[in-house]
Amino acid sequence: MAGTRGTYRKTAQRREQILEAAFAIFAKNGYTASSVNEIARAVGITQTGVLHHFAGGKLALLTAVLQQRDALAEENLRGKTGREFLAALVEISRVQAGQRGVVQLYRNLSTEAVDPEHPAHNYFRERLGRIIEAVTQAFSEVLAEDGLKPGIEPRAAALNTLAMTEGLETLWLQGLDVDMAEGIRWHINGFLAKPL
Amino acid sequence: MAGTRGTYRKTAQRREQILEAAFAIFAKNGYTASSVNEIARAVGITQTGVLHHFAGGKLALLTAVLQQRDALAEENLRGKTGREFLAALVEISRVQAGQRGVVQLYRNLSTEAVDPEHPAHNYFRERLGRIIEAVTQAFSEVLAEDGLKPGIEPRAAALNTLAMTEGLETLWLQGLDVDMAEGIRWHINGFLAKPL
DNA sequence: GTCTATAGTGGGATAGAC
DNA sequence: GTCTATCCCACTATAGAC
Repeated sequence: MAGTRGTYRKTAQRREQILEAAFAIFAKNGYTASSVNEIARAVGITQTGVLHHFAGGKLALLTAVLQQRDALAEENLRGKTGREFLAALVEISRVQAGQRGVVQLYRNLSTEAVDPEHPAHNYFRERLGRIIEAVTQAFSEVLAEDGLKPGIEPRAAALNTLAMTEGLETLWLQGLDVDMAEGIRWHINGFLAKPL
Repeated sequence: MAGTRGTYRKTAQRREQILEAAFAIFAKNGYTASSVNEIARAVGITQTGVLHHFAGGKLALLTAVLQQRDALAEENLRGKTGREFLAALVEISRVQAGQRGVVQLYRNLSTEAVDPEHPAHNYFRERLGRIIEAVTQAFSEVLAEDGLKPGIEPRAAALNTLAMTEGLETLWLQGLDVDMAEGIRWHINGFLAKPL
């Protein structure tokens, strides 16, 4: 098997280390204000050492970090529908409360990426689109089972829920003592006939 | 009177121009990723020309921009209490929907400023504290008139309202077609015995 | 008041030695 | 695989001419 011993193994490990460090640094300062050198020092090698492992330069590092994290996150939602999906959203928030770095990474990058020139602009556009789709579908499924309060429209409920999620994250990141998961659960329950 | 003619007048005008440009550039790219040179070019002078007017360097520019904007914003809320204050919040959102730059400036800067090392960290900490205080007080005043739905706690309502405000701004900035003002009004009405 | 010139720092990237 | 050396660029800031 490749990547399990000798030279291959060492490379794979280094890439892991670098990704971890890159994640931490990007999370702290965003993409633009972070330097490859900073990441390199965190790993204990030089700038050129890092670039050796990521041929595409700094941008390749960013892409790799994002892909790795997203694969992890979407895993938790796969296969879930309706109320189960909504409950999973609450759980994701609960987990995130223990991972300030992850939240900060996405906040920093998605903020920078509002600029259409930003290398990750399309990535975040598409990501948000997918999320809205998925949450809307979940509310639709609940609606189909008569599980929504009267007059609630799935897409509106989805946008509302996402807004509340983003907003609670913002306040929490700024040091306020808010319970993100409970806040979201409470908010979702405002749309459901029977609370989660 | 000082600042009305001759050399003084020219200086004052230049400072205005520079502040305007600085605001636009900071709004687009945040503080760190913006350069004095970029601002200078927007005004049509050189980098050193700008620094001549703002002795404290780039940081003095940032401070000046923030102070100017905040004075303007807090003006709209002065003297208002209770339901009138909450209604003013909705109105501010309505105005902001026409000023993408302002919203983006605060989003960019407050995101960067989560880092305790950031020059504007304390500024944003204190600003958020003041806002929470003010909104909580407004809900308290409504409570005192029996204007809240049963079981609603003023501070919780305030935090919730702010979260929704931030969240709607986030989605709106990312290009989604959401009506921030109506969203906030709808949300506040969820707490009030009699809707706004 | 604004300029040119320049110092000093730090960024990303490449070539080539070991 | 990782290094040193080097290139080129952009940034902030200062000194001093006009």
